[in-house]
Amino acid sequence: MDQRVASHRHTPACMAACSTCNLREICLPMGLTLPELQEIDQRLVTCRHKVVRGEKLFQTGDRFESVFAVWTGFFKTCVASKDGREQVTGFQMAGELLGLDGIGTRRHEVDAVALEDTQICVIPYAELEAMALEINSLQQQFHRIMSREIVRNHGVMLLLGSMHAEERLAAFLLNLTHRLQARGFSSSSLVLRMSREEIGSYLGLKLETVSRTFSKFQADGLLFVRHRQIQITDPVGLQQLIDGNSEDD
Amino acid sequence: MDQRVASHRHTPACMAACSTCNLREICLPMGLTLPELQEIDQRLVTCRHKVVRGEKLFQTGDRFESVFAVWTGFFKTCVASKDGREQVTGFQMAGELLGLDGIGTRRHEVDAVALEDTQICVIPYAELEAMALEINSLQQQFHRIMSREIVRNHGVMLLLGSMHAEERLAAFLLNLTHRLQARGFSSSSLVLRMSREEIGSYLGLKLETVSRTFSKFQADGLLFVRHRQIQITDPVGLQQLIDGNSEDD
DNA sequence: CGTAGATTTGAACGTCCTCAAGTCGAGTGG
DNA sequence: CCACTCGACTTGAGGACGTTCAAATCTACG
Repeated sequence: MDQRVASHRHTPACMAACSTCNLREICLPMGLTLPELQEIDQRLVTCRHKVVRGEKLFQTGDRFESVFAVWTGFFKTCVASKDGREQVTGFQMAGELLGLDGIGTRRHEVDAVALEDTQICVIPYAELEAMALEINSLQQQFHRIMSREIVRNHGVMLLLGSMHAEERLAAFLLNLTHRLQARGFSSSSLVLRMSREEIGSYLGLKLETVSRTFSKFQADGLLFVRHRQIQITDPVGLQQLIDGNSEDD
Repeated sequence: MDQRVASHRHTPACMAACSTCNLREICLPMGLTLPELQEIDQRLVTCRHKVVRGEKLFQTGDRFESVFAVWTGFFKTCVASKDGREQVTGFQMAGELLGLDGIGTRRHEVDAVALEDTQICVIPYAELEAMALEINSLQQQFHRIMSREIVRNHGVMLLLGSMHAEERLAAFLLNLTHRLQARGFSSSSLVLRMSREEIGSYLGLKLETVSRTFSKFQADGLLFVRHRQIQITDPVGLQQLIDGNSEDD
């Protein structure tokens, strides 16, 4: 079927440079020295692409050749089963990697879709492996990123396997705000880049349930919601929803 | 709290050797040459430990120093939330790695519990990183393993997020038989090493639901179940349960 | 042979889903 | 600028699936 190579599918590339990127301390090159960063600029992360809202960066079955770092904007990744059911497996924002799923089989195993106009850095995987052999700390950081992705997935499994709708949505919102906060954004005010349906798919709920739960949170004074604009007024209350309100501790 | 170092917690070690291990083609050293295997025997995978049924190989919060390869027996891994909810995140059998969750934070982020008497190979992580810098194919194989773990987790998320009880249990059973088959066991007859409650925790169901679903599968002629002994008589029927019986295609 | 733990089964309940109608907002063209 | 349309979102009512609670059965193992 579709044999597109992701790195050729999108807008003309422009130069990228980790050494001067404001995300370098939360992205792949975290912890590298300046000379190492400059070597990465030259050999590894050389170009950026734009992916407009709604377009796929890659899709299931595409040949795997690169991983990608989100520079600006928001992505979702999803898997589909044979009978068409779809599950959103994650939302990625600036500084997070996409495409790690393809290393095992040399084919991408998820779809990566831009939720708004985005820019991504292309990291050719062959070169990444080669440089990881040379730069110790690059290898270490790459392993850390893969490991954290595994741990993150465990968290989602806990959420999907043992939490109720309200707990799931609360956990989702707090996770988003924490990641936004780490990038210098407000921890109380956010704009959702994804639809109710996409949130529901990620949380194992129907869009109506997501909508109802937002309304209930607002009625309970935890937040204000107006379409995709969220204002969290009681983050502690949200956290308590997850941890078990009061009783058993 | 508990600062136990997993590799010191268990029975006296005995020698391990990848080069003569019958699992070498499905485990970490897959694809390595004989000289490389022998170097691994000497420097990396030098000892095995026993972990008896019910004991933990490591637990959340333990310092991370090694990853482990299951040599014989079955493990489960689980995460717990603050309020005590527990989620089984996986079941590991011979040739599969445990402990990858700890690389990111240098602390284990799950509990790993032996479901029967087991033997595991200790792979000191510092040495693994060092050897991965030297042996190209070892690094590649390690990345493949991490990537496959991520993809496997996506499959679990699809299962938890969008499947009904019967579909979940069918997918679980087929996954088990496929992995057992790859290790030379029967694909139709298996003995469950985990309780109904552990299956339920993994699948996001209560133990009663798991039990009822087994009974229904038996009533429908898909399998025979007697306690933990399972005889699958209609694997195609189980697969159809997952893929969507017939209708929409 | 007795006890504890695991499993099965039943009945009532609750959460979330399904189906449906209505609201809201952005984009478009008259 | 306003009417129109489309998609996203909200809200309601009824129903389904899985849970909860309870009791009975079975097995393993000391």
